[in-house]
Amino acid sequence: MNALNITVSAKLYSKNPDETELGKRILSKSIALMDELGYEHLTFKKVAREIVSTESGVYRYFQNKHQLLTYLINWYWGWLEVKMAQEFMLLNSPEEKLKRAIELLVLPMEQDERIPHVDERALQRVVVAEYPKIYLTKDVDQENKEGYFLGYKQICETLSQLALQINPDYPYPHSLFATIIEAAQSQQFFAEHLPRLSDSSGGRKEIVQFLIDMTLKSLRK
Amino acid sequence: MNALNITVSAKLYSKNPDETELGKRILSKSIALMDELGYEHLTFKKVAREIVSTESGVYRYFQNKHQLLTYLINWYWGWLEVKMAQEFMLLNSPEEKLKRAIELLVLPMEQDERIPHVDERALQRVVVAEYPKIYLTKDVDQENKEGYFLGYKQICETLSQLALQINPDYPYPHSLFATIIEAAQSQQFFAEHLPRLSDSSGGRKEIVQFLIDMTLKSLRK
DNA sequence: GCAAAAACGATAGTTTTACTATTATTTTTG
DNA sequence: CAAAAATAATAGTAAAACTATCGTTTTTGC
Repeated sequence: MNALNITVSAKLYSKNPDETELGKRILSKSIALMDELGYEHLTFKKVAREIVSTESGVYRYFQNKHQLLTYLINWYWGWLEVKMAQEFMLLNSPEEKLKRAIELLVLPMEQDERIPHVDERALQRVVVAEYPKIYLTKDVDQENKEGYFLGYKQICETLSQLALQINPDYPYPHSLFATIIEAAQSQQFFAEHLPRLSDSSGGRKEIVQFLIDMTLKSLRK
Repeated sequence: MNALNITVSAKLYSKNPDETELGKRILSKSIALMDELGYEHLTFKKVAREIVSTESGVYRYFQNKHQLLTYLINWYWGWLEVKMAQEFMLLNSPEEKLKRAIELLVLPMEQDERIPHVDERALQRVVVAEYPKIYLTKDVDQENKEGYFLGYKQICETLSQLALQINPDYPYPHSLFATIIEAAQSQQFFAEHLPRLSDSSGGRKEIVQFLIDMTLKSLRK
């Protein structure tokens, strides 16, 4: 009745964390710690303390901190994809669907009770604060081959297809949604920390309006 | 006759690197090393070896690696700002200026012979590969107060003012250009490493076209 | 031209991080 | 219930990111 499972590429863990109690504790506590300390200050030792286990316990699930972050971010994209699919069923026009997708990207979400070990709001904050770090490395090509970025690419593809329903001749659908998805994150960050790089005074609705405006205008002929 | 000086906030170094030979060697070699190894794998020890000096020599100029990267990226924005100002003098309409600005953001630039210790093309690659790392930290608010991001904010402001000349009623000029500047970097990265997140097949001209299209359409009424 | 100051080079040492390895104990499962 | 798997506990290593000290060279202000 409550089996909602987000699938993440098996290359993103040594042992699947959502199949065991310890694994779920690792996910739950790393999200909280990453949110609190940031990626740079998170260590497996600190995670181990939180889950009341040991460093080697964490290493059994994830090879390193970078893989853990990549897992979490892919989980988030997978979860958003599910959310979008659900909501799209209630909507008719591709335009409405795009608008709703942008809202889902930016607006704070409610806790999904079916997945008690993941705090989606904290995870969203982690994504906003850390997302480019998973691909801005010298290993990006190798990791790309291993499926480290499938979640991002998948959601970009879904939205591109919607865009082409509005304007089949638009030549830059992937660039557009890679840009919109990135801006959805960075504008949240800027509104809070570097307000001169945004016109939002902290309200996420203004960011949504900006992104919808940019998207729909770009798709005009 | 050839004094072109890019000013960077004094908070971004302990001792001004472009006032001494050793300082210039640090800049020159860190750009090359950062380009080659990436931020994560660069160490002051490696820089010291390259400049034929010692670790403490580097520490005398920069407190740490993060400050060094921030310096380099601010230097780049300052330099671009100068370039833009030069080129804008030859152009009349704000539209032409915006187009040229986007070209400068994306197209490879030629080496500036007046500044032999900075390889601008390598620096541009460093910016593309590393730029969000300077603000995606837990210290962002403190560092923002100290002027760590002035270069980025300045260029965003300049372009926003141009945009308002085209459409004085456009409500999101800062968000727009923060997004365009970010997309200018990330689309270069995606075109090379994650092509499903771009519609460019590696050519930078296509990225320029995409960004100009997005900008001008956004500014329509 | 020289004394004081600043910069530089050389070396050593500390703390923390990011792992790796080993082994004993507990839990799971066929 | 025996074998296998998972976990806990502990120890240890290599490198990174500094910090400190000190003698030597270079610069500079008078």
